[in-house]
Amino acid sequence: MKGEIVDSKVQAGSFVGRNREDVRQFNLSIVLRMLHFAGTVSRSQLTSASGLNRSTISGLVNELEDLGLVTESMGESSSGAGRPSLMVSAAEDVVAFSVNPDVDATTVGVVTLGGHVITKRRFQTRLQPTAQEAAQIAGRLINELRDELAPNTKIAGVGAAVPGQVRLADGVVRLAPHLNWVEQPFGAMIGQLTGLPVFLDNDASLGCMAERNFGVGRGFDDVVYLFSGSGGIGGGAIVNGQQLRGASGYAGELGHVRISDSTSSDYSGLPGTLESLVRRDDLLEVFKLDSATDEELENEILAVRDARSSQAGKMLSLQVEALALGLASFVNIFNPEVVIVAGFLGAVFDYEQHRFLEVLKANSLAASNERVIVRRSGLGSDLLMIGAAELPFRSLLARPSEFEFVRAKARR
Amino acid sequence: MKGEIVDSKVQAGSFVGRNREDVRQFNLSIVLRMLHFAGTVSRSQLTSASGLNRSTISGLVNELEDLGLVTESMGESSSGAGRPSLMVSAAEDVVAFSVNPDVDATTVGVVTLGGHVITKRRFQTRLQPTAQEAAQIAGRLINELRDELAPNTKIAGVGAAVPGQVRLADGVVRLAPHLNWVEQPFGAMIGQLTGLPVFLDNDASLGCMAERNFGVGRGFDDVVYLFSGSGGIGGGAIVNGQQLRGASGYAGELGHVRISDSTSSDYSGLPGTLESLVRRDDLLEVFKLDSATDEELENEILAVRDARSSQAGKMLSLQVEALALGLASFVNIFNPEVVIVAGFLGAVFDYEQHRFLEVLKANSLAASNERVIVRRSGLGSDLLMIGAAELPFRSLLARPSEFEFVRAKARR
DNA sequence: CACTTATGTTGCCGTAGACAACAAAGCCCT
DNA sequence: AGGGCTTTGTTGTCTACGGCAACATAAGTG
Repeated sequence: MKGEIVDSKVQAGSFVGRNREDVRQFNLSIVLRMLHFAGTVSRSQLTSASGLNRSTISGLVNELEDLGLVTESMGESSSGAGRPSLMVSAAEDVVAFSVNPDVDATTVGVVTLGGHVITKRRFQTRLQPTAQEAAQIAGRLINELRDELAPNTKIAGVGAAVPGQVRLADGVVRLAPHLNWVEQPFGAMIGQLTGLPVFLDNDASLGCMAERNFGVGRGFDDVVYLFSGSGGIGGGAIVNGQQLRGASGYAGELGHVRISDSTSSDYSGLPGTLESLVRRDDLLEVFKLDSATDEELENEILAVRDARSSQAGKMLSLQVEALALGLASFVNIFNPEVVIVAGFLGAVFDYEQHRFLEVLKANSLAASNERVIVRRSGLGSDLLMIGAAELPFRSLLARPSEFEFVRAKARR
Repeated sequence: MKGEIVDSKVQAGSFVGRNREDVRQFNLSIVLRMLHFAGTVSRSQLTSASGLNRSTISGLVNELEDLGLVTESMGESSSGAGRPSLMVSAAEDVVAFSVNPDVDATTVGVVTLGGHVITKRRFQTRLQPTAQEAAQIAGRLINELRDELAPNTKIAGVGAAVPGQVRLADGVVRLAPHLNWVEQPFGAMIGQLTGLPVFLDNDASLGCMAERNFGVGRGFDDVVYLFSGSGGIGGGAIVNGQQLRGASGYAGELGHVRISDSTSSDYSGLPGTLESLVRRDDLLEVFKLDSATDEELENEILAVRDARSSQAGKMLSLQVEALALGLASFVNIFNPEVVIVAGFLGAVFDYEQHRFLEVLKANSLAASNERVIVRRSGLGSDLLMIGAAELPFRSLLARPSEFEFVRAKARR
């Protein structure tokens, strides 16, 4: 049996060997991944980036073209002498569906292999949906959008970004506190309604990956990501170029890291954590707002900065400090190249950038903080769509020629 | 140029292709790694664990034998019917030197590819050595031990476990607080004195890897490790089966993670951190000791537990709580399968295991803490020797047939 | 309009893993 | 003791795929 572990001592790591077939799949994957991340790359660029031979790249691209994953075109060229290189692009008729259930709405998107969000449909709900309700909404939207796709469009699957803890082993939502979901097989529900393969992961973790692959974290192999939504603070990290997932998939809960002796609890009941000290609700309260988009909240925050309102200013200063203290710990732990703040945390960071960076510096080791960059999230509202779509695409990218697509129905 | 990144958009991850040669090296590496971790494995076990064909394993083992990395023998067999399988072992005449400079002594060891520490030599110093002094001690010991090796013994190189921050890019010790080293090219110094390739890394990080590969963390892909020496608390982590290193190599500074508003500082001047609250010196003080080995300290601690001495007991309870709070954060961040405590932390953990686990549970998310195991370190004093030797072995294991050994001098 | 340069294409080669057939070496049962 | 049975090592053949070199192609260059 392939990969069976016989001796209990031979456990650390994987000891599965490789063969020719693996090489082929890997090289196909390399090429397709470059196209996935960059959209369009010339064949000569593929050659020099991969280190493979021209003829090998030619063969790989041809196979990917036969698989319908890639299109070739004569680039309008120009750059320098020599025969112009053919431009290779990720096929635009390979798509994945993204799903993002949240307290006030469930959103479904269609994302191409080239990384473009071509449709996004949001279905508002008055109350937080149950898993069944959210799955039904998602299933309906997916089936609608699917019928609108060009005939024969290749569908890689469905990825869902869930604001909660997703168990890696079986894709069940173990706990989504503010949706009030416990042990909900959300993925299986959507799978049943759509007949598509469904993948789940935590929203912040996917946001992190999206920023790293397509946003302000592009090109970095060590990233810390902090994201605040309506339901508290989530986090994610890229370690050695790989998503931090943990043994069961629950890793990256950076909002629940303790930074203070304060007894105020966060949404999961833990005291003194980052999430307990940097609360969106606290800001809404000082601004006397019932609800607000992140943009509205940011405008309020920046107004305070200019006006120096004492009440709100004090709250914001506390949050700046708490955020910086938390990130200081993460800098010590991960020694990242870049720290990305998303959601209203970006506005909090901008409120007092200078002091923020001072506190961060004073509470982390010089070696680790001296080169770290703090950035605000760049992908905006498409973030989770792109992140979630990475899940089905990831399994396509792993073994391109063995992947089995589902086709969009031909339009009637 | 192989692996050159052409397009700035094609940055995330590596896009280097593979060829036949890579497959061969990888499979050789697979086999050798199994032997490295397990010492001796039968050929049939190699076959089933790797998923490769019998004949392929045969060829790989033969090549490794020709390279002198492996020995084959008729196992005394027994298990079941069928022709008995040949036993393959890591060659015992392939060794690496380990170096561990510390405040009171510099230790050098000889470790075989099979993971055995065959010699260990400790040179005590009255004061903390400068980097030059420590390098000279290490160089002398290495050259001595080298002359004592059997002629033609193959030397993979030198690995050093340094109690401080080691810059990944050039192997320079950026800061070792309690050795008082700043920007010391410790590796290059030893290299000059011995003519051997030298690799450096942080001691706790190497301890973590050693426990994971050979100790109580064996078989786990997500490990958190906390180690306390005379110079404070260091940490390490295994994420996805890989060592956590960070962008510059400074990751894993788990002792400097903030858990409290306390203003007491740690050895790096950061307030409220785990290291500032769990101090060996504080324990020595309440026990009225000038110095003590970890064993002596543990005996004192266990005596207190039985006698319920109030003064020391209070201190220990505080430390138990702080340690548990810190680990709770790490559990939330990493969702590890196992947490390993080493040094006197093991004794602190054992002092009040029950309360420790309660605090840990109360301050971490249920999803992440429900399956986590806390273990005491198992490798004892050989820990750092084994960990440091992994560094040169790692580069041998990466491309076995291309590695260039240095030979031990023939004995005169 | 030749010359240079860079790239795509094609055919050939070498190699390493898979596979199958056979040999070898131990159990197990009568 | 000896003949299955079972598992493993060995050997020769096959195949697929990346490297390579020669040639074709399509620009730029003077």
